[in-house]
Amino acid sequence: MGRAGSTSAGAAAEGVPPARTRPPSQADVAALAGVSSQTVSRVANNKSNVDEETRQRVLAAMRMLGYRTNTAARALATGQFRMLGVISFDLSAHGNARTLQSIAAVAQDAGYSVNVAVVKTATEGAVRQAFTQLTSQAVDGIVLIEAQILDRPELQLPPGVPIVMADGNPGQRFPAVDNNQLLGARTATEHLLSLGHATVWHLAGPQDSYSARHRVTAWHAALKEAGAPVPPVSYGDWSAESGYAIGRELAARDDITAVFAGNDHMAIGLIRALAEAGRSVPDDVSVVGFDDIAEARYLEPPLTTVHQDFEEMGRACVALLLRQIEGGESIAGLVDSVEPRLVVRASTAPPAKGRGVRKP
Amino acid sequence: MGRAGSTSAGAAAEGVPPARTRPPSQADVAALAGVSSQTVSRVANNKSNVDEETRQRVLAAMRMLGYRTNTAARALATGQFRMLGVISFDLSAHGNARTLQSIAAVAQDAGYSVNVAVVKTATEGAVRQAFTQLTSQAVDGIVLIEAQILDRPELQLPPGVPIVMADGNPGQRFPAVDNNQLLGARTATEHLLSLGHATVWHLAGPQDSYSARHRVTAWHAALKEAGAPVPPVSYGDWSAESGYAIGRELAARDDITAVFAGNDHMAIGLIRALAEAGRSVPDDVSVVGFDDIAEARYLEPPLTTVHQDFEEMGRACVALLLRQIEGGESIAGLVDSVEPRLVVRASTAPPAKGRGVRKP
DNA sequence: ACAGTATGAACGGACACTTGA
DNA sequence: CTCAAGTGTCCGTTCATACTG
Repeated sequence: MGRAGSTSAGAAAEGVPPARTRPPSQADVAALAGVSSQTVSRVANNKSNVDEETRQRVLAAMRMLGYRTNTAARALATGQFRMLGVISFDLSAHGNARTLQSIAAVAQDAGYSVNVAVVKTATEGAVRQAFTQLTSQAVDGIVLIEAQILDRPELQLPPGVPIVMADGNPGQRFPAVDNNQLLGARTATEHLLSLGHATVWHLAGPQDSYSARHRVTAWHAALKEAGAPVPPVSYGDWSAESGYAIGRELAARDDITAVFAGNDHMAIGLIRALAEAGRSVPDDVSVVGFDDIAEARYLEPPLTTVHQDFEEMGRACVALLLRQIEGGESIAGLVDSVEPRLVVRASTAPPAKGRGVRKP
Repeated sequence: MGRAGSTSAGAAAEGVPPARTRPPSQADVAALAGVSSQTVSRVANNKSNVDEETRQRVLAAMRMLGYRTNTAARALATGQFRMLGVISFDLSAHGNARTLQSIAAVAQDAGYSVNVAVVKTATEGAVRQAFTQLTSQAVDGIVLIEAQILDRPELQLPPGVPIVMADGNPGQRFPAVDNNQLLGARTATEHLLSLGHATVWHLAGPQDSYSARHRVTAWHAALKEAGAPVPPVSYGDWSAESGYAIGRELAARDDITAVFAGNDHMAIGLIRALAEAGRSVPDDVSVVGFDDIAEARYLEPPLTTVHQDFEEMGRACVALLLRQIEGGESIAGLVDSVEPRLVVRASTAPPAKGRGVRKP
């Protein structure tokens, strides 16, 4: 028996109904089935070399006792945890939640469970702490979602743990899955230009976000290539609230006819601000969002936006992680790309005549 | 050395750059610091009985080696995992994601990490499987978010694992945290009635959802008490898409002046359908949502809705779980309530004159 | 020789004791 | 007798090896 036995003995003797009794072990199953615990282990791991009749007897014993393999003991023995860690900043951000959902689903199918660490403040210390929490030998690999802060090369992460960055700057140090922000933002910008707008303003996400920066870059490049003037960038924080605040400023200028918002939430706030200022979308101002949240097509007006495939993003992240964990591959710097696509709805239109028209 | 050493020896000898070397153990730290592993254990767990000078030496050695305690070994020895499991159906649902976020944050502060299992299909088997995955002795307790399917009493869950239901029917078997759906839905309905609407229609969430059913019940009761006629209920699936589909049907009737939607997403779809049918919100039809998503106040029109405190929900769930895990309390049947509140914005108004006016 | 089963030593850490000053 | 530090054992599984019919 040992410690556990004697510790619980007192309580158990009292006859407390939900007595926290020690869960059944392989040894218990073995005793009941009349075999060695080694045989039980083989059955639990679907190994060969077990007589079918014996296997059935063991399985029956397992069922009877409600045996579940102790993952801590297995992890200790094998050095593998069959668990993936996910570090994310904000799960109320639509994309992050969807990506996590997908990661969890795919990981489950591969026989891994998922440990989430939410980093509240985007400080280096907080991220490192999340890392420590996760890597206390408890996960086989880690996905970092939108981990802007990690761009800083001086941040040292514990070595030896496979990592994949979802929409983060991999540098040469990590593999990453990128939503091809560049293409998405370029397409959005070009869509607006092709409608005849003289230029396109940009309501960007926070400056420390990798995604936001990429979108700014692509927007800028598209404008340059088209020979359109480049207006100043406004930085929000992905929230509808920030979109609204900045929208009020933009609405005050009547030379703006097209805005590319960094995500759909900010676009919602922006459109609200424009509406309150008496400027109609898309008649006076065209707006493009990014993400294609499920509600986008039901908004007023239905939002033209860049669709992102979060399911594929999650799948790709897990795949890259497993290549490192199970395949033992070293794939630092490899970037897998998920393609976005523009979904044109009703928030974009040619500029009102006489205003902001672009010279051919 | 043993197994691990000899196993990795082959690879390490090849000089592979990121050679998977065995992580440092207490023994390694002990050797470097010139103490016994027991002393290292004491330092790692902030026990007393360690000389300050010795402690510093051990801490220095830990830093040098990058030592992190092996949670599997600790769990095996203590029988505790310091990990909470969360089972959820759909993380793209705003409320679920927010609740998970809060649970993760609070759990982290309490020194627990969070293991998420996403159940794709709401079948009993899927839930049981998620349970098995989580309870393979790997979590100390489980939070079930919106676990409608578990209402079925015949579903046997593994005993011995503390459980808390978030917005699920606890029956007498589990403790639960409830968002006080009843009060929220009643307030929403009464708000519409008090504006003078003859009655209030209801666009409900899926029938197998505990939250949805509660909201229906309260809406029904509020109508009855006010002596208002009870229109048939329409059931959606929480999505804007379903709100739109049902909204088209509702928009076809011109005797409807007020609708209470089961959540904000469905409200968005509903409003869109009404708009397409040429019916204005709130001039022709008033709409109330539920959740108060961050975008609600920026929608067109700004949405009157029932605010839910998901942060508090997460906090309460973790608190209840820890009472069972650490306090050893048996609190089956206990229900903790989180209070919602109505936020009146611009999607509700008195009915247009001559239509649907309610007799005083 | 072969199929199937038993044996004992790790894995890394925690705790009840024990020993040393 | 107090306080610091060490010893030995066990947690439940896996794996290499030895054993048996």
